Amino acid sequence: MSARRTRVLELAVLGLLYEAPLHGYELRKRLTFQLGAFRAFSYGSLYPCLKEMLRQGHVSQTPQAEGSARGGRRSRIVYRLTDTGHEHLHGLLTEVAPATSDDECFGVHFALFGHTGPDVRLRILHGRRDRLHTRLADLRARLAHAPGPADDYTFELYRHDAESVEREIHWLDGLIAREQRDARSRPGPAPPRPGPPV
Amino acid sequence: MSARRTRVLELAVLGLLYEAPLHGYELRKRLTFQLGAFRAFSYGSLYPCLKEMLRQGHVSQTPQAEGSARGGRRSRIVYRLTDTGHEHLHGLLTEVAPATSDDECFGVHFALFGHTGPDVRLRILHGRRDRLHTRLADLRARLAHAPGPADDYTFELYRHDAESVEREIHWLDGLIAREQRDARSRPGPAPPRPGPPV
DNA sequence: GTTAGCATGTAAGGAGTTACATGATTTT
DNA sequence: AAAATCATGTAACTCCTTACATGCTAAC
Repeated sequence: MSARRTRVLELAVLGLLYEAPLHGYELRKRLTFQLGAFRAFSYGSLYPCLKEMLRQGHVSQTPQAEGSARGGRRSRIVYRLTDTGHEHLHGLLTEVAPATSDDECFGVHFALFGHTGPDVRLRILHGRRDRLHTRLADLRARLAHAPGPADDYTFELYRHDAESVEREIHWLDGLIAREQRDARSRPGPAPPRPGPPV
Repeated sequence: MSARRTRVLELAVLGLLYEAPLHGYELRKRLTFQLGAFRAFSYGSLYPCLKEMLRQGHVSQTPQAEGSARGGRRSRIVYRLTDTGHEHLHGLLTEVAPATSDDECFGVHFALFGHTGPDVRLRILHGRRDRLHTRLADLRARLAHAPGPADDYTFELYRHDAESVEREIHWLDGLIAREQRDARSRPGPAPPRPGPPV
């Protein structure tokens, strides 16, 4: 029961590097504008993270971009995923999945769905939906206590929250149905997708 | 420009103690189940927070509940807001307001709207709406780039996100309109509400 | 008499931020 | 030559969590 640590940043970096080798500055831009629907990370966390991942052998660094695409500028350090890192990413994507329904992690996981199999996707979607159901029940219980005149704002907040949760559940229902349909039309165990164009 | 620190917990505790004196255990329950739409704080952060607030004179502690309501159990330590603490809360509620449109803080601020004047409420609501507008523009810009076949999930996430943001903006528009109507029907400078039943 | 719930705390650590320091290159 | 942008990094700090330690009372 050793509380699995989340490390959203690590997951996001692994996911982006899976698609293409990148240097730190570019990585940060993509974190902000691609996974940026969720949050922006600072260099103060990104660079130490890369350093640690390097130490663990999940990424390798090569100074400067290779031959072509000569940009000039300060010498970049390009990071790329190693085989170990690839395995690690796959592990995070599958093992951690069920616990990963909290707002932040769900977004990142979802954005990386293209790298996973349908089974993993369904696990994550179900996990998220279950949590939202719990949350909705909780909100409704609170809404059941009619608000005092001074509690108007709290009440209104719960109401809006409950509505949002309902809508997200509905959205998830649709996604789950689609995944199941896809899984049926392409039966058998889900093959891990082949690597991206490197 | 000294980056105002947020300290959600402090604000939430001040807000709850404004309504009634409470001991730590009860405070935590209310944090979870009353402001709990947002997050649950652990004792490991709550008690040190109370200690610090005590040191700063924002709260005072009295051992055991007064005379009545003898519960037995372990001796409780009841905290209540001091005058300084009251001023501090008022300061946080007004000064910090504009910067406080990030998801977590907005919820807590909103839940404490009952303690503020209409001017503060409008500032916070407007701040929140402005941020959401920015975010929506950002999301739409990304949606404008038609997704590659592999980016389906990212695209779908943006789409759902944009819809949620739109709905919240609409919600805020309604609230803002209501506040303005209220302000007109009761003109003049907003009087700070009288204290709660102590 | 042991488990469950109430109640208060501390120590260590995790995941990130801000502010700072540095330096190259391109644009104005 | 100044300013903006690209690029990498470190030190100190923040706010919170987990895991632990303690003890009291009520219920089984």
